[in-house]
Amino acid sequence: MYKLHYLNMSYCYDHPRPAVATDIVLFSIREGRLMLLLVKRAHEPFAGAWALPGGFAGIDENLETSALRELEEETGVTGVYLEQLHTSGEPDRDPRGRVISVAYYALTPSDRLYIHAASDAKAVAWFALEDLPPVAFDHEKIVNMAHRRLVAKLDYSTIAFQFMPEMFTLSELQAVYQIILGEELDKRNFRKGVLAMSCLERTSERRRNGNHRPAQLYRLKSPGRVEFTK
Amino acid sequence: MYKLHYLNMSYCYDHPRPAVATDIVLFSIREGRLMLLLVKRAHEPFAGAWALPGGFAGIDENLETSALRELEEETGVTGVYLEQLHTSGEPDRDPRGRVISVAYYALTPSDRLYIHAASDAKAVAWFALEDLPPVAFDHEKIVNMAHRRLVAKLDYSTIAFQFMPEMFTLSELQAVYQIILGEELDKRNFRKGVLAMSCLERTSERRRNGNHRPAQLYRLKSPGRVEFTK
DNA sequence: TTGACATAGTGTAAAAACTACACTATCCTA
DNA sequence: TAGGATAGTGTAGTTTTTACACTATGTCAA
Repeated sequence: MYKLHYLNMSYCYDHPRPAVATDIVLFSIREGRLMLLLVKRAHEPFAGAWALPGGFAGIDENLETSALRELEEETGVTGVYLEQLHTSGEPDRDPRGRVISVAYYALTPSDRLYIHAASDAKAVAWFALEDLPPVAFDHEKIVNMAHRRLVAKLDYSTIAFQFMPEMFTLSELQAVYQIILGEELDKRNFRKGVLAMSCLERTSERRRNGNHRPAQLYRLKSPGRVEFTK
Repeated sequence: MYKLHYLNMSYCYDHPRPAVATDIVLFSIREGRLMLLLVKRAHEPFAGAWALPGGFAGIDENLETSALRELEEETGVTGVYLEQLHTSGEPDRDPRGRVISVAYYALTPSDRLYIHAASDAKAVAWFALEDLPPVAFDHEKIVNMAHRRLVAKLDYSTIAFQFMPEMFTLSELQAVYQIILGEELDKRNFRKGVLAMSCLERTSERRRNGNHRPAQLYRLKSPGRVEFTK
């Protein structure tokens, strides 16, 4: 009983319960590469190792809310597009004991990021997907799953638009597709395709940068909304 | 302290923890319809109501294992194709308190079912998807999600083959597709399509039933394996 | 001011995929 | 052995996808 009070183990159940956590794979396009955000773990286990942002879900907290909260607390990032990915429950995936992790993946335009290292993370950094450091727990598996899902959704949804700032050119959009797919796309076919989805609208503005003709700027008709295209 | 011992509340933590459960949407094709298996709840909450088979995950139990175990315990069904669907964590989805449910969906051929009502379910029954009774918790949402996923996967994977017995005719396979999609398919185009996937192999046997020409029997080259076709 | 440069922006023809469609084959039964 | 019932098969038209190259329009520097 002493130990119980000492450690404040005051939440008791008639069956053992796993802890429930969320992890977030936040993708963005930076420096012409698909990158994701990792935090350096401040505490054991895996102290000092890079890991996905995330943490334990509050008892009255929606899982999605928990994921967004952890992301903001650890990295300062808000306003991302979020989608549930997979729940990992291997009994030995966390050395502290049974932890069920509900993984989410998130997308954000690179212009909306104001990262700061917060209380329970020593550092936050972006890593290119193809150049990740060793990561804690089973986070590599989760990252791979998130990447596969992203590539798959590129094909039948407008998910890639979530990487774009409010206004963007078709060339910029094409570059994003090319980076994610890792292959060149035909300019005319690409434009035909995305305009046929009819979820873009031309703005009256143009982007001038470099010694060449400025490009028409487009915006999403429904920002934040990801539509199916097949 | 008295209460604690009386109820055997001997698993104590320094933060409150949700309970973690699995739910399974088991589909099969029966009587020419897409059906799913429900169990009648023996206990509160929702005692007497129909619900998805499922239950709390053991503390050292893989989530998938837990889903399969619950399915077998409650319905006697084994050997199904299982895939994770979605994790529901709305704080108020279960009146008993916070319960996180990891939902799976499963497919099985109708010839492999030996159902029995087991310890913690008063009854087990198949219901046509389009004629479900009211179901407990948020199970209707889960069922709808499972159905959407099934229909979507029909289009880019060989998932429907998991409804088939070891050997089957192309007409039988076509009937399964038609039932799930709710529309007629062209016989010649259908055959062209599935044979082009090249995951079927002709057996030397034929099925004779009815006063007509017997049909060639096929089998899966890799039973249990679901492949992507796009 | 003007010419070189760099990216924006545009259409068409060939190939491939998909769709619609109807008759012959083979076995069973009476 | 004839009628009934499902099995099994090919082709032409349509749509979708792919491959491909030049003109337009701005900036910048001479």
